[in-house]
Amino acid sequence: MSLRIYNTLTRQKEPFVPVESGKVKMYTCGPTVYKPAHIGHMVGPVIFDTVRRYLEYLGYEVIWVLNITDVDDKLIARAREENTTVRELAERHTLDYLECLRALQVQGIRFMPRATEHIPDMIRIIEGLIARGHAYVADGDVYFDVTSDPDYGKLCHRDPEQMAAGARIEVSEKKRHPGDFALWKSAKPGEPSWESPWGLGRPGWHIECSAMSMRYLGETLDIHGGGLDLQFPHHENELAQSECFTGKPFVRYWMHNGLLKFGQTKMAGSLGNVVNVHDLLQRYPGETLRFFLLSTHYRSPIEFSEERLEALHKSLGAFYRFFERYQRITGKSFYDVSAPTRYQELALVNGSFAKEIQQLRQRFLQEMDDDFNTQGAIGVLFGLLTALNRFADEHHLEDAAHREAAPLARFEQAVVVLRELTQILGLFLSPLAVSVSARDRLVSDLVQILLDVRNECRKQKQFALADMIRSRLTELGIVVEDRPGGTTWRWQQ
RNA sequence: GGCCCCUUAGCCAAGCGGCCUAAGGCAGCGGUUUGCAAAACCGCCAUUCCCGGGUUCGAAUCCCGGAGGGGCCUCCA
Repeated sequence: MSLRIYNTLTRQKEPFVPVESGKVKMYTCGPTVYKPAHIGHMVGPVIFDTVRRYLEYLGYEVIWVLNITDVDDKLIARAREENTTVRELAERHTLDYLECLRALQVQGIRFMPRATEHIPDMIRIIEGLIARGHAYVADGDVYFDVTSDPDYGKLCHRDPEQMAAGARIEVSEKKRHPGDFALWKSAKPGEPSWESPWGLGRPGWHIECSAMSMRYLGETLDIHGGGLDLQFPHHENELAQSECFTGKPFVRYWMHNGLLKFGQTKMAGSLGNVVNVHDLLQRYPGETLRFFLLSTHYRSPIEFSEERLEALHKSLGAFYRFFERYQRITGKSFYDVSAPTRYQELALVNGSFAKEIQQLRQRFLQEMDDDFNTQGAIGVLFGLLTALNRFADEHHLEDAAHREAAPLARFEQAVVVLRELTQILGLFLSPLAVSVSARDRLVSDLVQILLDVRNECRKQKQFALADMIRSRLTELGIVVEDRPGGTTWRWQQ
């Protein structure tokens, strides 16, 4: 196996080799916490969480840093509107963000630094940049001098001179070159501010990522991730100031995820076409949302639509039904199946079934190796599901009286592979939250009574009556299923 | 104006020069199973990859041109 990652810097897939063998330093840009998280904010976290899971599966130790921007123009404006402090506003939305991450099974973020907690680090870098002639002070502001960096523009293929021709860059009297960007902004009255060698002020946007990545991960990162919209100017600027400061390569692999679209255009707070994660979680399990975000290659744009979510939610049902089947067969919960979390050679009992499972696993890993092709991997998962169901059918595994021990053992081994692979994608980690309120319990008791009556009818060949009970239940969204081992029911998806 | 990217069946979506007479899912249609269903399983569902040229023994995949769509150049995941 050999992992290849598409690197924005070189625009091609490259074999993945971290700086330090066995260790991966990964930094991703988190949100500016001035509004509740929308579904577009979840794309990066879900993808990089999956990247992290796969890297760990391959045996790496992954140190993942995701920052929180808790001071900027939007936060200041918003806090004023809501008549609260920047700090309170940021805190509230950080909590919201974290809740959403949890719902989508995004785990393993080692450090989550906040910009306001790293002002001294930023000041140190700015001072260094001034000393090295890459930045200049202008009336309490400090700007990065893009003309001082011959490499400036290498990430996005931009030439400062050409950009100067573009009329959309903010014109400022203080800047020497239109492409120069603020490292430090002098404070206006009433704004949050910090002491600095250039007077009271606050940091520019890009400097925080340079400072925090350096603080937690050192001068060279293995992976730097973020949305495509951050490529320019944010990452370009981050790259320039970091390399000018350290004189070392800043990032080995730049990864950019595609943007979430709403209709034809991207979903963005500034466009007002956002769908909050919180609202969405009222209607769909976090698992469905995660599955949705993994159902397209991470570099492609993905269009949000309820129809799509609905279709995916349905397709996920095949897995849940299988887990129930597994439970019927073995008496055990799929969620308790333990599988290797690290790659190792698979030793299955010989036979065509074992061989098929082996091949499917191989294909899954190949898809993941190919720049994290999650959609390709999901396709394989469906194939695995079919193989498992077919095997259970052929060997009558649900019929306890007639099944044999050997096939059952082979089946269980294969289920371990399903567990191994699905956990790499962060799927099916825990049972879907089911309400266990007293009312729900009453519903299930009542349904059970009706099913008992219906089965009595069936015994007496009163099929019309039996069918009536079933169809009336179906109308209520309760699906009745007769099986060799007895009758079961579930909620229609 | 500059810099990127996308276009595959009714819909979503893999594919990265030969295993493609193109994965997988949703929808649809047959069949096995079932008292009838549901579920599961089996099978069908793009001779074709936006259009036109070219390179190559060979292209959905590479190059050129055209049409349509998107992102960035201002805050944005």
